[in-house]
Amino acid sequence: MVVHRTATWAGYGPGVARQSVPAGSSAQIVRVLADELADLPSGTRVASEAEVGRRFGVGRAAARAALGELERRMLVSRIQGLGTFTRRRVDYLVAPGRAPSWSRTLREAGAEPRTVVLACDAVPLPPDVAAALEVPTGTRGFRLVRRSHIDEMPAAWGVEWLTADLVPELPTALRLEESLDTILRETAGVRPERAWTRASVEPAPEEASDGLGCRPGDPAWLMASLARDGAGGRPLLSTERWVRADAVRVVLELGHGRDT
Amino acid sequence: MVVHRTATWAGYGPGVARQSVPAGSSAQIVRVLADELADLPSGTRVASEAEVGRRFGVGRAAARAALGELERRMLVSRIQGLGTFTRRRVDYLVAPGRAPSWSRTLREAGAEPRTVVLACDAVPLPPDVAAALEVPTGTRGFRLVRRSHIDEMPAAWGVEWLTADLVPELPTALRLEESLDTILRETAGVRPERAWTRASVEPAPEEASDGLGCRPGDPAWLMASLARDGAGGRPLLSTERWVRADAVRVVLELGHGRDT
DNA sequence: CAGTGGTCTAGACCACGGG
DNA sequence: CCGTGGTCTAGACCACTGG
Repeated sequence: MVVHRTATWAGYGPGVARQSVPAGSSAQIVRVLADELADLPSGTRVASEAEVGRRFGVGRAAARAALGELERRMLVSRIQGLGTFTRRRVDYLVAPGRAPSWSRTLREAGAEPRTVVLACDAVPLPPDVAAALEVPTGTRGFRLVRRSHIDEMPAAWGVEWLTADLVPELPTALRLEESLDTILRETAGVRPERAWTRASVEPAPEEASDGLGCRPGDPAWLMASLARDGAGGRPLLSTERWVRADAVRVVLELGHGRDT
Repeated sequence: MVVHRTATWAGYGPGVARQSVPAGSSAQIVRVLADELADLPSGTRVASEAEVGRRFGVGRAAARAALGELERRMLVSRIQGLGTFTRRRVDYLVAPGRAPSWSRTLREAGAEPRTVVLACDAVPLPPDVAAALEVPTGTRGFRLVRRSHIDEMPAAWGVEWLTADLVPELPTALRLEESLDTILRETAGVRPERAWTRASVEPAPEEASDGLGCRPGDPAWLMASLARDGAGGRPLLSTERWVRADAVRVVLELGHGRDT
């Protein structure tokens, strides 16, 4: 058995500070509450700051720090005037072969999706979008702004673009059917498939945090994607969406032995 | 021009609380400091809590809240006993065609990578690893624990597995060459390529936050991946690494017109 | 209205790092 | 030693929610 350890181990490597674990009482409280929360169903009310303070014999600041830490770990949501509630994160797997439908993906995960149309404007497509959709700049299309909810909580928000010829009566269609995927399949007679997706995590800018109903700076996924008709067919839909990291556990998968 | 707005817009959709933007003075301070920080080079010292308090005429709590918010937005790092410093995030693009080498990717981004070996043990491969590497359970291999730094700050930590026959003298080789990719190419004569990768963001568990030198619960990428020799050749390396989200802006790209 | 979380002050002690 | 950030108390006011 060979063991090899570098000399820099003790001091945590080259010139790096060892961040001390908070040893205060709130760290203990976090542990206790996190354990208790683990078993509760989503949406369950959690003790308030005052209750936590009384129970553990600490002031409000310490109780508040503990609950804030639970929120940072995405175990609870805190709503002013209402209280603190357990929260679950829904898994959202993004992989080359998977269908790009939000509602279907979430329903498979056992959640209740719901999408609200904030705007649906017929406009000439701007250059970057037109290029992605492979049509001339200025082609008429729809600019769609929607917010999606999971269990009635906002989870995603963003802009989607598609050419107008696909579904000329899109605003009407959206009144009858929430799923854009379904509308495209049944009205436009196409089969949307994920062509490419680009994803990362960023602190939500104000624009996004407004749409997501969260605070600016909260971690959120920024996902851009393009859907095509069938395998490599014409581009159908260009999307740029923000997804709350505390609502959805996005998992991205590249390759599967299939890629280079 | 068609405009369509849902009736639920005003109240923020179905039963959803509008989270108020913190209107206090610390929000103003955050804006001012964030603007000033934007131009500074990475590692620059930022005003301390006391200085911020004096400058803006607020108590320490408000000043501290502002600096804490900047840290949450990954604009600064705060180190006890040292101070608050600007920090940059290095871009790390993960895409089907890209090479899986950490050091090369970071050098291309203009950063100075450095990897420290924490452990390099010759062990029989456990079942799950053996299955991924497509060898019988118990095949002799190396269990490698390493931490990678960017500009001397810990950024990634995790376990890597490979069969022992590839580089029998791995501990020695690692003393001479940091890059596992280079060792595999030059000593084992193989061409490691990314076969698949799975990535998500999680609050770092204690195990990971210890290795990353951050606090438990800080957002971190969990990336598992398998490298193969050439295009679809034999499996070489199975990896599970944690990457600090405040150090690396991981961007994942699926497809490119090439996928289904 | 009472209860919740969001913000803030003033003051304190501690752990840590550097001179 | 001093200055840094990390934690905590006690108390205050505010914004928001529900009944």
